[in-house]
Amino acid sequence: MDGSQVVAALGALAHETRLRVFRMLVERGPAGLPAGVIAEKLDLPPSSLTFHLQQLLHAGLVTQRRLSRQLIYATDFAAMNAVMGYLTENCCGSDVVCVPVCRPAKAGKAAAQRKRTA
Amino acid sequence: MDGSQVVAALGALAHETRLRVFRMLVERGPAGLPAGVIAEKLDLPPSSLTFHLQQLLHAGLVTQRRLSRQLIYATDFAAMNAVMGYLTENCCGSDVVCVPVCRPAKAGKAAAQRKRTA
DNA sequence: TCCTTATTTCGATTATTCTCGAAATGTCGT
DNA sequence: ACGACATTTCGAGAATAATCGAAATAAGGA
Repeated sequence: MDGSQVVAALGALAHETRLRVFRMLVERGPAGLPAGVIAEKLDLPPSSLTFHLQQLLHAGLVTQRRLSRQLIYATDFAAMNAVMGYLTENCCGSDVVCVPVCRPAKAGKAAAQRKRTA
Repeated sequence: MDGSQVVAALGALAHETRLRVFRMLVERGPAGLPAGVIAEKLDLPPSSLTFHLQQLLHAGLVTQRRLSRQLIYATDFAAMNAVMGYLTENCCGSDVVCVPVCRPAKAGKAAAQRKRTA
């Protein structure tokens, strides 16, 4: 991940509305949420929400998939990890204690389950 | 640290030039760098650099101190830690492995030294 | 096919950010 | 006090981003 990708990602998160959207999607995990639900919860005009979702999409922070009539948006945890990694490496001094790993709660539990079971 | 402070910090870092400036300051640690040196290294018109430094300053990511005729800018590691903490907590899912701690290399070495000596 | 729902694209407007030369400010040495 | 240096403030123009209604597209059901 290079500097300009990070700039794009940070720019996407550097907006009150988009940060709210992103946090909401993080909370939901891989299941994500349809655009309409997000618009309703945040009380946004549909076209405004689309504008912001495109920013997040172009920055690579969220994914989009169609489920019949709805378009589902979800956090791209790998991308967020890459951003965190860059910031930790380049913007946090050279004496960082450890690197955080971002992943949804359920995936975590599943992973723990797998480990325990194995 | 609340959402709008984070938005301000991310906005400050979400610019090619400012990210470069900030990385340069992180590298330098608490000693920081005078504006003139930064301007020269990045080949920027002085007034443009000032504009960007103000953004970083207002976002609370850097500190400013005067050393005779020069104004020295330095990373505020505590502020950067707060931003990383927010992102880890709110934008990384609820199954984060650990939280990174940002601090300059020399402070780290000094801390290690202190520990070893103690 | 036609209607309804979900969402996006278009387009026009307003607001914000960026850039950088010229002038002002603060500080030191003489 | 004056001149030189480091940096900021001012101001105006150019570029980019945000807002959102209205029209267009996509998908499912009658």
